[in-house]
Amino acid sequence: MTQESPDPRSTRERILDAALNIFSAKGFHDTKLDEIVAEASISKGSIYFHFPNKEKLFIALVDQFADVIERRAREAINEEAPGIHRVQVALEAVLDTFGKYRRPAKLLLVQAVGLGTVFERKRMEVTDRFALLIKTYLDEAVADGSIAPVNTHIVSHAWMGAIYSVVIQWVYTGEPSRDEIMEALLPLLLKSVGYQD
Amino acid sequence: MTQESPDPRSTRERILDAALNIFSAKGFHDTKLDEIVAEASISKGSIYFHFPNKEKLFIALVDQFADVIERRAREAINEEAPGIHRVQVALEAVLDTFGKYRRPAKLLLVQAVGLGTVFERKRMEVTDRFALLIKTYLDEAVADGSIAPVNTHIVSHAWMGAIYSVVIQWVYTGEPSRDEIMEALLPLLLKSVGYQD
DNA sequence: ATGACAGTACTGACTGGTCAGTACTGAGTT
DNA sequence: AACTCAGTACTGACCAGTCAGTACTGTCAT
Repeated sequence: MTQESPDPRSTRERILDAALNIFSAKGFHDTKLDEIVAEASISKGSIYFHFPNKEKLFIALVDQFADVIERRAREAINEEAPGIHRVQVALEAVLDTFGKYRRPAKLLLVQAVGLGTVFERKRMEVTDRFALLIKTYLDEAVADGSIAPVNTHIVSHAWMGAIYSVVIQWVYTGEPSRDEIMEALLPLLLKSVGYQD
Repeated sequence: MTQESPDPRSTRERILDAALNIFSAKGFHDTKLDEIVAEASISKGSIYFHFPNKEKLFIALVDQFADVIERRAREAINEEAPGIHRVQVALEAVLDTFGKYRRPAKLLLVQAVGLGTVFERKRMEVTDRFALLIKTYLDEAVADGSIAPVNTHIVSHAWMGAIYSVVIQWVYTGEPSRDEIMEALLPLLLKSVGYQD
């Protein structure tokens, strides 16, 4: 009689899963690899078989989730005809994705900040990526006359910060609700570039 | 013959100064106390005479600068007659203070985030403090009819996030300039709550 | 079909560098 | 002499990373 493995998921996935749980709860430095080992029911050597080191494991999670957020936003946008309405669906997509995956959200928005020199570049890379996504569509909106010309570079960073900040608050406290956020944040953003509904 | 101290500032101040420099550049975990010792030209024992541990030293810096920012903003506001114009002077005060003290700004905005369980509460305390400051005056503006009613809780967090985000970008890259920020961010914030100039 | 070998996945006891914190000493002041 | 403050030298807990070894699977020659 062969002993079935109790968890059929691949070891790599189990590591990522456990790492996500613990990193998001305790942050990078307060997480011991031995805790991940225990949570994932694997061995320490396994981690080093699949990842070169602790830092790369963490960054793999950050990248993974940043990809998901960006993809969902782009998908939502592309399903909509060009125009200011795209802002709404993109914001909805982002909020829903953050809401569905609170742990990775916390990892991306909080735990990936302030980790010192090594992670600094990564953080800027990720924020720039999101800001640029916003900027692209703001520029589009300016070009087709939907909104008046603005400094889209600053506006995109401001929008991103506004969304970040409200979402962090939400991820930590559960308040305000998704619908309250949509109801308050969407008109706020739109009005901020002079669009009246 | 008594050896004159080459630097007349008190040891405590020297420690805080050096700690600020290094913490803001390298973050909490990548900063070694021995580096602070070298930078401040003091001894390790001195640090432990003036501060109970590394963590409290770091938090002392965070509190110190959060106090400065809040005080400057309140002072600027109180010199102005009630009304939406207060937003402008407060924003100017905050930007000028961040601009004048870039290193502590970096410490407060970036290095104090993502440090794990211990600092989590501190971070929320500080952000709530700023959000509440904004909320107070937004509520005032709503009450006296300067702006239409909005969810001031969400708006205050969104404003704070927007300011944070643009300032972080500025602190790191030096771009965009203070004046560009004022020119773009101030109308953005005002328009976001329906105020037209 | 079986033995020899190679590749892949994983294990867990062990190590070694690091660094926060401590113990102790000394100098100056009241 | 007693107290305040600063300096030096040291300790030891901690934990990321290592590595020799195990287990299993596939493949090819005889």
